[in-house]
Amino acid sequence: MRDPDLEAGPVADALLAWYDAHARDLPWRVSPAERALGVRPDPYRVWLSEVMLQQTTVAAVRAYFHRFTTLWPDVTALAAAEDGTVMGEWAGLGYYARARNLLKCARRVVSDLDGRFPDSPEALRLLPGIGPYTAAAIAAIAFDRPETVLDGNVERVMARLHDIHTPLPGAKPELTARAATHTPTTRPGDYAQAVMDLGATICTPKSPACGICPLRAPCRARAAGTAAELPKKTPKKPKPTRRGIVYLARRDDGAVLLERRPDKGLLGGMLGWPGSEWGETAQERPPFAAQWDTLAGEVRHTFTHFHLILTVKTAPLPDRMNPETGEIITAAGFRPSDLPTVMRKAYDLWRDGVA
DNA sequence: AAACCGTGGTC
DNA sequence: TGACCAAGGTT
Repeated sequence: MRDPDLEAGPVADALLAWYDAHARDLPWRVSPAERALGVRPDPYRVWLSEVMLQQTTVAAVRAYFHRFTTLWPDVTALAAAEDGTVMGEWAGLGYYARARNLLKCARRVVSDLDGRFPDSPEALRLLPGIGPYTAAAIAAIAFDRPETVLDGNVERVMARLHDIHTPLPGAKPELTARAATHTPTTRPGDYAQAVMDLGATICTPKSPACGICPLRAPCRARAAGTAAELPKKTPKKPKPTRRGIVYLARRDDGAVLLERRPDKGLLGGMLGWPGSEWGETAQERPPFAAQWDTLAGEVRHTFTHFHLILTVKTAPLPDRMNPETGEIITAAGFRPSDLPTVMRKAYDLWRDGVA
């Protein structure tokens, strides 16, 4: 840490100057120009965007952020929403524990904190769904506190800036220390967003645009020619393939049989079609006795840690029945967009077969 | 600490 | 076309 080019000042200064000219225009963001005029971001919108952005691309988040802030403009409104409504609005975005924790967090902020988000990372960290990264990000971006954020972008930028070849996740402590060295005490919120913007637009995972990078002068990996191969990562385990069956029962009036999945585990809290367990081989488990037709084709879907091949079976839903599993949703109450993607794929396979 | 937890875009 | 990747958190 003796190299003057790598001390806090030069790197932060270069990044902030670049950010003033090239900051992305994002719906939850206060632009550097507005910030200079004293405009402060709404902590609710910062928190909501940060949770949505966990392991998720900006492109995917935009529409969801707009829907959520339109339906629920502040944390009090969100805290008062029904669980099923929020889960339905989150459908398709993935990592559904985020949505469950989002609601828990909103309700705790309203009931315990008078509707105001804390400004310290320590206090933020105590709330559901807020880990080390998100706590630092909210403190820095919403409250302009000099906290160091470490996300995938910052890891990549720091690994390259300092030419660190230690593989992730082991390199995290080292990268955190490096990142902290550069965090400025002035404009820390803009700085945090600047590093992440750099990682998202210039210092990208593949073929980084080193030629136009504001950090090209001090960057050690660029000098060494190793930028494109950093950061190193420990290889991932191969994904096994599992199989299962889902049962789509529909009445002539359009009502369907769905079930609310338990809060714990995969797709927890979401609606889904009744079906078998997912394992080596699919076991029949129809929700009621009937002549089940097997649809041509199958649903293929990949989750975080396994591939899934789903067989889709259909039958008419009897007019009067009290199913032991699931609940009958009327045509008016059924929105395919409430379904997680794998379940919507099964619905689409059936609908395409009918059309 | 390692496993679990979604999805869509990209090359 | 399949593996990698994205503003990670929880258990």
